[in-house]
Amino acid sequence: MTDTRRARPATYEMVLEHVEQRLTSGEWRPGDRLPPERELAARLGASRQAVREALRVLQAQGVIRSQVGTGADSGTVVVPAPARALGRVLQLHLAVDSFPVGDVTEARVMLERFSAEAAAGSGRDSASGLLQIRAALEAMDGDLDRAAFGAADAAFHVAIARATGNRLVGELTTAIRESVRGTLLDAMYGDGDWPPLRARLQDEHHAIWSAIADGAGGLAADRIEAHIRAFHGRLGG
Amino acid sequence: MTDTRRARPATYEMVLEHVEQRLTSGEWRPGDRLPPERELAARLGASRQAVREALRVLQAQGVIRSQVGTGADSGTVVVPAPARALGRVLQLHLAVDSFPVGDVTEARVMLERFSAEAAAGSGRDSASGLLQIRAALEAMDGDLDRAAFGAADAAFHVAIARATGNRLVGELTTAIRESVRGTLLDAMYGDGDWPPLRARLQDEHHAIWSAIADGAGGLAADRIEAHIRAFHGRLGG
DNA sequence: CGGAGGGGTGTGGTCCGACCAAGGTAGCGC
DNA sequence: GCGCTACCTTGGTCGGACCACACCCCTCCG
Repeated sequence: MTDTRRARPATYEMVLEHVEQRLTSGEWRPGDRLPPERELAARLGASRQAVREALRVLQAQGVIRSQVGTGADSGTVVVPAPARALGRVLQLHLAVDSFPVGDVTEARVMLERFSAEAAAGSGRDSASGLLQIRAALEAMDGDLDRAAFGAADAAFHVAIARATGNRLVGELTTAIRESVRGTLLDAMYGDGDWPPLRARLQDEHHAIWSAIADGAGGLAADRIEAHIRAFHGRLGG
Repeated sequence: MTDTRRARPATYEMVLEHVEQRLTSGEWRPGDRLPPERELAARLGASRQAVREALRVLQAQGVIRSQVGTGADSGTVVVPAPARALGRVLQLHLAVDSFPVGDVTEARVMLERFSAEAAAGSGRDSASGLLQIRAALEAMDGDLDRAAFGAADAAFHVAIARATGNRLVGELTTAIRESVRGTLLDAMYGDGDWPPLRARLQDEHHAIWSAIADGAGGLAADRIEAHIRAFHGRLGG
């Protein structure tokens, strides 16, 4: 009895730690396959259930993806998907009153002001980023219904965030937007005449785009802030 | 065989959805106790293992906390802890190259500029917030060792974020800071003479504080940005 | 010789039943 | 009346089994 049971740190946590260690050390990289659950369990001296709980946690954190079968994509694979994971966490805590909706509005303003300014200042460094913003903008024109417009709207804002070249900010923007979808956006699309509202939103988006395209960072930031506040304002205040 | 197996959506996901529904609807609020695993399993017609996996996910998302026993705090309780959960997700994805360290620096700058500006502008609205910043600042003086100083340093920055009154921003700040602890901060504390570096950091912190206390939002933001960049700069280049 | 069918195999998904450990409680005996 | 001991509840863990699915390979028939 050398040790083995002194302040025992939960078996599944041991597994988790082991896997995270492999991920952090770079031994297992995105695209790699983890060992089968059974093998991992045997190797670590844990039950399969403990392994499964650990893997489930990593899955919830958007680091791995599991799939049955024998093929190339089968098994448990390292597949980073931060935005989904972050979005779910934020959404849950929003539901559970960890913070109010108004905080989310402010956070969005902060993030998207930053993004707009950075995108406007990026110049030729990220021509492709600017092109994607424009593509998203054009996809939003026409007489889309609320659902389709909502998706295109999200794509537009995310494209701006991505154009900053800062992936973390892009993920955070996506996540925060995801967290309030359904709570806010869907509700907001629900009242009033649709075509006029859509037209107004389209105008705002075009105005934001032109400021970014002109390299007018401050103006773009101000416009996107006004856009967001108007959007959230109908409900919160 | 009316249905039961048509595009079957994973048992544990069904449990997850059920619990999230209760959380979102407000039926289960922070502080409440969830039913025992066995009862939940029976009620949902799922196995205990499936229930456990779902609860494990929620635990990883920082929404619940489990504990054995019969007492008041025992069982599975709704206990929101967003920062820890967010921090772990970010940390993992940083390790797995979802985004580079430089992105984290930029995100920190964005968040903390926002926080500093907001804290400076808050005025008497949040006198207690300002007091807490000051308390954190004073706790940082003296000849602390690297570890103690690191903790106090974190407390100072988090206090500023909290003073904004925006809990979400506070959580995000804590999370981002948490994600780079160990990777960056510890490494950075490791080289060079300690007392001089500490003195310089103390000076910077005092300068930030005085700007906030004076209500000079822009100045505070600039100072905290310089502070962060200097801090991260030693490693990233 | 070639293609279609079928069985074998590997993988995650699920369930059952059991036991352990920790913490509280109630009841029993001194 | 007090202390101690059984017992109960609850999460934690384990082993074994079976299912569903996807792929692989081998065989058999045209």
